[in-house]
Amino acid sequence: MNWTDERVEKLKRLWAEGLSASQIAAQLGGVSRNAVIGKVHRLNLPGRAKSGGGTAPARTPKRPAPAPRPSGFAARIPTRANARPAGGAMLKEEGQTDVVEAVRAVTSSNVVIPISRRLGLTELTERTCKWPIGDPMSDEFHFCGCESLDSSPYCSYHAKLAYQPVSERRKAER
DNA sequence: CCCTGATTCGC
DNA sequence: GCGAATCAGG
Repeated sequence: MNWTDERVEKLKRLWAEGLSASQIAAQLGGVSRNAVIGKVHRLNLPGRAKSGGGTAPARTPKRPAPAPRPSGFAARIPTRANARPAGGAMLKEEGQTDVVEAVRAVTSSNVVIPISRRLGLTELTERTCKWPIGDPMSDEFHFCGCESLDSSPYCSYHAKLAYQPVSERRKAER
């Protein structure tokens, strides 16, 4: 992705708004958070001096001659890249009436409805609830975004809505 | 382990 | 200039 003027402007704006690099990368799309951070530095934008959470105050620039690099050989162990093309379309016709029923059943129970984080499609990670909220055609559309447990695509609340056996559902309705 | 930003350096 | 790899910290 090229850093067009518009993308750079958006980067500046979002960075100024205090969004994290990864979130900015998600909104821009096609770039990693590292790219965003690198660009921020290159633009001489003010870093996050010392915010309460997650900022490195000031590191001692140490450069201990990492390792002799024989030409043509990389002696490094790649930990893990962070790139995920997002699950793609996940909305389907899934018996909307059933969902409505389930919602009614669960909400009438003692389940606490989670507070939505109103995440955009690109901001979803592997551990955020991907339950869609609102009309996909509307700009109000977003995702639950709550913490999903045990690698489930949904949070505890929406998991109950998503995976309800008929028997369970009947029981819940009673 | 999850995340954050910071820095280095090969491209 | 770009950004992955790496580092350092919460």
